[in-house]
Amino acid sequence: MNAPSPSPQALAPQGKPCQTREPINPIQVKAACSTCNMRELCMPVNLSAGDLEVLDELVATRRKVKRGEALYNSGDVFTSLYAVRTGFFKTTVHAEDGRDHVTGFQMAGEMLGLDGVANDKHACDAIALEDAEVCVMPFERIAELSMQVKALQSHLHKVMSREIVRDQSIMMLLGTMRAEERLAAFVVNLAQRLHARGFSSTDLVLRMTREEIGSYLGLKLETVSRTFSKFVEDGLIDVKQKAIHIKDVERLQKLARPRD
Amino acid sequence: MNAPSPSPQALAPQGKPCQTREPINPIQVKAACSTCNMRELCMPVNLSAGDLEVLDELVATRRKVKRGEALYNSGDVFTSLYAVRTGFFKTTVHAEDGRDHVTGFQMAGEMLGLDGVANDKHACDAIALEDAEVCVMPFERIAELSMQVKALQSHLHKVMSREIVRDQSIMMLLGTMRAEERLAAFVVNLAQRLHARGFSSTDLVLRMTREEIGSYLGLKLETVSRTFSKFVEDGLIDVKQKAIHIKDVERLQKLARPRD
DNA sequence: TGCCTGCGTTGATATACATCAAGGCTGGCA
DNA sequence: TGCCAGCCTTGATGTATATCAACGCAGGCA
Repeated sequence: MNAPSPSPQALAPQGKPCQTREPINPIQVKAACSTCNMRELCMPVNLSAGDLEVLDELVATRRKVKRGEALYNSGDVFTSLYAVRTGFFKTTVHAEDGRDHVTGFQMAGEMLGLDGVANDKHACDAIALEDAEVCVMPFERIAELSMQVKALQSHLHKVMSREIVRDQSIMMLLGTMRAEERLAAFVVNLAQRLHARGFSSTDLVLRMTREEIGSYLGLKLETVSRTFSKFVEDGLIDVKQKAIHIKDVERLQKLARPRD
Repeated sequence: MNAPSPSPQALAPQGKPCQTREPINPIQVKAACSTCNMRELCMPVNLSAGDLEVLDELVATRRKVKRGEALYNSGDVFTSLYAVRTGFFKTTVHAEDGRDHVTGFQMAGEMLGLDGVANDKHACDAIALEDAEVCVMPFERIAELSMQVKALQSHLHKVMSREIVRDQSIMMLLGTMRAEERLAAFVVNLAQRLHARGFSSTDLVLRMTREEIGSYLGLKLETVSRTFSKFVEDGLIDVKQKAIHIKDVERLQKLARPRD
């Protein structure tokens, strides 16, 4: 199995000037999901015009989150799912002793907040790694609409299941792969997801530090750094600070899916 | 954060003599969810009598799975979720190169199959570690009913989200904890879940091998064995093959949630 | 402009865990 | 009853990664 597969995609991106349920920074916007250019990333496909109109009700507001700020913290009351419109997030879980662990990175079109459904409280922090904007989708509204619109119900189920499948492949990565394999899988996965969003598939800019990568991959930052250096020596990639250029996709992918 | 938290609970256990959609070993049964003694483990609470009756439609059949056999395999077409009635399962994901990895152990009242929703194909194997019986719940039927019964919809969402939260804590375990901490967390978690099912909280019988434990925890079987031995030396537990007796719950829990 | 701070790199060393290997239980089956 | 195979334990050794430490670079701010 490959390492981190693409994160689950969001339910609906763009917002509409509905009421304001969100406490912080509620931004009133004009655009509706039906006209959003990220729609194919986060909405069910093949919706009827009628359904589509209904779904414009999904997004209550948009919300801006500055770099370093939390969209939500562990323990916060859960009210909404969030679709990333712009920017980049990490999610982290915490041990009682203070150690924490990065469980994922989310980019445009991906969803945040699913962890909160279980206990009506968020189970992790979602922190913006750069200035970001999200669509706020009150979960109660999603639940109501998905009792009416079958396609939405199905989409929600798939988004949640995809997250479960993604988590399983991360467990496999953490449980069985070596440092080089993990980092290769990480880079390949990031490149794929960025490519799906219209960016270069060979050049990417990391939004996170070596330490955050290490936490995500179960490695120390020094190991991440050394492994990047080794990839450079081996001619797999070029690294210039946060900028990565992939020189040999094939070998990198092979590393990420060892011995196949 | 603590290590593996209790697995998500199933949607509905016991079955009813409805039609037979399952290919293998369809067992016709009398009992309905409404009278099942595991109901509180896997059904929404506070259902009206009417709702409860509707929910008896959930379970199409029961199915017996012999020790060592698969309830489903990776790649199989997804049709149903399964609630474990009796017995014990493991789920495993596979790398292309043949390495595999245990992603979880499921006991009575817990749910299997959520991984299949994403792509209408199962993403892992579910293997019985002892003779087992499951309730078969066709997912299409769950989806239909959850458009009518709010409590069921909500319960399904929570079950899926709980699985996501559980996976996050396993990631943290695999990413940040040492061998002793992992194994302690594993034992404590198993004991808790068994206790919730009416078994002793201090005596348990492992249904899986050291190798399977190791795979789950990202360790080699020798390490699992040595770590058990160390726990015995330290007076934390007694081990007699698969039988574990917990002598010092408190210290074991402390190990599982280090430095708090 | 220049300083400071956070981040990244690299080297030396330590260590937790893996690997290799041998032998001992235990339970199923002839 | 006795044998065999799978599972488990334990020891000796190897190695990937962590840890400790020093230094360099780049960006933000005075």
